[in-house]
Amino acid sequence: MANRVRVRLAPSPTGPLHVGRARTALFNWLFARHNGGVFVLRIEDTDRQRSTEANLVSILDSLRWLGLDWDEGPDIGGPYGPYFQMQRLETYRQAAERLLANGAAYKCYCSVPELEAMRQEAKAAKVAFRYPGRCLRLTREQIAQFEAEGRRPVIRFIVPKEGTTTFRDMIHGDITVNNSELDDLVIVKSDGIPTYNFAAVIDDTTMEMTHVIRGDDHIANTPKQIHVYRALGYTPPEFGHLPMILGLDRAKLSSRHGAAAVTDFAAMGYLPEAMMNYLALLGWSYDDKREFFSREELIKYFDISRVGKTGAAFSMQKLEWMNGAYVRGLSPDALVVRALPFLQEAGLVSASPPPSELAYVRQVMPLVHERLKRLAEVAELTDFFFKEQLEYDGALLVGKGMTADQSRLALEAAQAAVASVDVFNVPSLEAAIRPQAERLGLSTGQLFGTIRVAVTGRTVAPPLFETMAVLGRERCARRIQQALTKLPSGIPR
RNA sequence: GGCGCAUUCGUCUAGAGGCCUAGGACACCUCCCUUUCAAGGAGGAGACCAUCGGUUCGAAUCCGAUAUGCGCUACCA
Repeated sequence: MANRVRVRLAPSPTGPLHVGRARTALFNWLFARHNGGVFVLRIEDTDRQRSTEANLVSILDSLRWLGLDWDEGPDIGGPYGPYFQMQRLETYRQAAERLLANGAAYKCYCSVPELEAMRQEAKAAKVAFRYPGRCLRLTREQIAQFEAEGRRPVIRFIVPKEGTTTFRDMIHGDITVNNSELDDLVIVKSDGIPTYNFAAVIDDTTMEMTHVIRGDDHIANTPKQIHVYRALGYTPPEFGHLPMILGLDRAKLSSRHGAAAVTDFAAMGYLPEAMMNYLALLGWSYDDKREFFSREELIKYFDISRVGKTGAAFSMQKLEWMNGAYVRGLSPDALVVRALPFLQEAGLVSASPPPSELAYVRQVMPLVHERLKRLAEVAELTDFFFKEQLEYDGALLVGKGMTADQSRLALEAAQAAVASVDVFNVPSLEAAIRPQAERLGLSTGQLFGTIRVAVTGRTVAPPLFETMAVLGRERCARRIQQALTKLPSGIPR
């Protein structure tokens, strides 16, 4: 490759980072890293109404969280800066002047209401609206008249009305449109700020982008932009249009589907490496078998020619499954480190836990390790290890096919075992309790179930003896004692 | 309405003319393991490859039309 690959992500800070854009970011980043190229971040902040600093910060955080890094960008600068469009206004102004000077663009004084009226007319007549070029050839007098009225002109770009425009898309192949379909687009708004289709062309050229990889909602914009490139004497980059990410209902993915911003996924306890892996599979595949890839493997194997053309529905279920697999793959220590913030968030562990508390967490975590799918679930799964007081319905102590009396006997047996066992560990607890089932005429499931409820306050929990061993003798004794008082009086259920 | 893009199990996908009576994964069902829940193991069901027509000895793969979905049609990006 003669020229070093340069690609970019150009987010607009009008909201948090959406997973669709995160996937676009990922593919650009993978393309750059795979080819030893440069990945740059440019902020398209020309939408003055909706752009905020907070959104920018959030977007950068989300990108970093995902594990992406950039070589040039708003926070680190670079040789092609500035990386905010609002700081590049002079560049756009000069380009617009050039187009005006060589007759490729013209000032248009039509007001928004006037334009809207024209659109309505076109719609009523059932014909496609094309800007009629009313301001294309204004006389000096007319211009003076408009200026006197205080009208601020926009700058419109003249697109050729004859012929066709074709470009080769890296993933769709050749795409052709009739120029007669294209409209004279406004490139500079009346406040002097350039529109997307203009600013992007100039930035991509001056920043020397070799490839523009973006969502396929931009396919229709591309021919227009190509004309702008040509009018400016620029050579367009290569284009690659990625399929969209949809919700399971095939509608655009939004918070209605549960989550759409990457911050949402982080908060729910998805691992960034799982997120990256899953996102990579949305629209790209390696072969017909393999679907787990580390960050390095993705870089190594990513090939834009293996990106599909069809919109992909985002499956929360599959993400969850994949996340669970990644969680299970964590070392015990890594799991503690990752889960701790969620335990603290839930108020189960103190903000700066002393060694003893940390040691306890380290004992608890292995018991839920393979049951965890999302880190945020850790609180729900382990709270009884940390809470002093258990809240539950005493009726749960009486299992299926049992009488309250049998439950009482079971609890008393457990109480005796807890008190008498020499060493409070799994083997001795099991040796002392398991035989009781037969003696009491209960199945082990019934016996253990009753004790489980007593000790954890729930019917679903990690294996009983391991749980008890971690809880410790005192806590178990206290909880069994309490369970005895919660037992429903008499009467089988 | 016009134009563009897309169309393989519910979902993500493999498939680049014969290897496909279409393979894998998630979800689903059954069984095994088992102390509940997970995890794991073994099976199963699930796609007439949107439809119709054409090219070809042969098509999921090539061509055309139709249908459907999505996108663009902004002084938003």
